[in-house]
Amino acid sequence: MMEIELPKMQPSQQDMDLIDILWRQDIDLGAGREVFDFSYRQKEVQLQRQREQEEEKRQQSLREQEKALLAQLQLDEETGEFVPRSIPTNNTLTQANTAPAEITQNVAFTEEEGDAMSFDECMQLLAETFPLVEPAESAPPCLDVSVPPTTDLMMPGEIPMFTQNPLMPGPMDQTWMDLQHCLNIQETLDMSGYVNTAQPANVPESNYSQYLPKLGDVTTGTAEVCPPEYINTYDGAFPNMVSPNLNQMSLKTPDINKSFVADEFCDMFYPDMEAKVNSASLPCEGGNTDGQLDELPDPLLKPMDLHSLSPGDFSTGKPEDMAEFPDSDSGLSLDASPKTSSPGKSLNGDGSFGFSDSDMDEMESGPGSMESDYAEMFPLLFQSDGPQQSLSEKSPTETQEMNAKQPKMEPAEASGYSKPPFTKDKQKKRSEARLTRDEERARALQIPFTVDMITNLPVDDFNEMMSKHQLNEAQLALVRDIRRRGKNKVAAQNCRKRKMENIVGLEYELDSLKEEKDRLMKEKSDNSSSLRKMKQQLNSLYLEVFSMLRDEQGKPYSPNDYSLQQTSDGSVFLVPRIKKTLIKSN
DNA sequence: AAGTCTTGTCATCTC
DNA sequence: CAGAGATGACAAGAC
Repeated sequence: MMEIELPKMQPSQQDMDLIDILWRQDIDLGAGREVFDFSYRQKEVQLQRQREQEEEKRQQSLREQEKALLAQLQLDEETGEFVPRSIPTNNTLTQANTAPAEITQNVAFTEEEGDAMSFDECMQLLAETFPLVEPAESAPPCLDVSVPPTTDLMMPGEIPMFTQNPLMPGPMDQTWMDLQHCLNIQETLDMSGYVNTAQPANVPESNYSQYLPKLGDVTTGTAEVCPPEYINTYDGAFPNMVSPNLNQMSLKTPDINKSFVADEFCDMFYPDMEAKVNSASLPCEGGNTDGQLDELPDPLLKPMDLHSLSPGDFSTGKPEDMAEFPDSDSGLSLDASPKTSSPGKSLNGDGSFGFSDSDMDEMESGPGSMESDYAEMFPLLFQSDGPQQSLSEKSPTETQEMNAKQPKMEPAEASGYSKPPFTKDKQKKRSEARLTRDEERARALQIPFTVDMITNLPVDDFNEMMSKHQLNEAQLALVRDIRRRGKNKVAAQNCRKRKMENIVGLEYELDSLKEEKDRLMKEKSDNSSSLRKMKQQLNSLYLEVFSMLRDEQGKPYSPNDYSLQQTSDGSVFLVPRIKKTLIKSN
């Protein structure tokens, strides 16, 4: 019998220390103290223990039911399914377990009985198994309701089976719901940036949440009744269903065809598509929402932050950092070479070097230590007692002020200012290279801001930040260049995105217009046939009316001699054709 | 090795 | 008119 080892649920002091360390890291991401509070965690742990005990009781009773069930079932060696025993003599548990094939099927089960797993281990196993669901495993096992559980209740692959197994009702569903509930809570924390790494029991759940977070609204309705395999399937299937094209179509249509009825066509011809798009909660308006998908906050994985410059790092720049300087896009300017300039001689007496970015490009290609190069080129910056005292070497109060300000600024970036770049690996690599280049420049000039801040702060905040620090000409020029490049980079990305959306939108509009043309042609054809039919009806009606007319002798009028004509006031006259022609000739 | 794609950057235009 | 964003063109790097 499986005994849950409750003491394992109690994190050791070492664990809790680790958790506190993690919390201190996460607090910078904006997580509230209560989320990681020790007593709060203890309460949660106790609650979880109670839940575990209840679950354990349920599982014991379920396991007994399983045994009884297994005693009544027999493994079909061809299909691998369990079928009700047809031979009454085998209807005992011991006989069932002695069948060879069934022994192999029940290895896990019998082993579980001897080797008790703690809930922690089960959760670990659960988390390790689910993200790596094999295709065979991902096939919905619960469809085969004839297969009873052959392994322990907590074996992850079997959980979905229980949820729909009519033989295992109620309690197991509740267990699954509890599990889902826990996962949803964890997911909520993850999505909001409050990653609770403090709870050891949540470690596997965090693994879980790695593939659950994107489900969002799509799964809120299904998560409670659908096992993770299905959720995972949806998760993978949805991007296909909502293709970038569809996304972009829906984004662009209003822009491209404001006066036309492309939206109506969309409704008319692609109602399903729109439903799908809408169901994915995609932004339905162009421009402003363009970046939303790309700008989903990901406070934990922000590449820019990884390279954020800390003012405290300026003085700790190492030569090896320069050695891996990746960029060498310009030649070495001998005039600006530090080798030719006296270390103690300022390039410009007033400290206004006036180096723009292009100058920096020339300078940075020097073979030696970049920082030493800069130190020689901008000697004043590196003289602690010089008039251009570097910011990192300013008065202690100022340094403290800067250090105190830095942590405040960065969460602000994470909350909105920062626009994370593209996340593809190679793109990130390239971005990192570029970032490093600008970072190195900023570091060389001891600019007291991060590249992130320089690039992403709003104008007002940027100006305010700049006004709070005395920067020399070189620093100002570099900051301006970094900001210009960063802004332009984002602008170029947006521009290309818009261009692609325009192309996709035009293609979609072309398709819509083709379909509209087909529809109008068909309508024209229908109208022509309808008109033809009405003319025929009118003609027969005319002849019918004409045939009913009689002269004074009771003879019918000849259609050749007379015709019926209607005036503008609606009166109908019988007009002799000859007279009519005479009138016309007159 | 050549071709293509992606991305960053600059110059210029537009608002 | 200054400044920010948009965009065409080009270069560099990856594949």
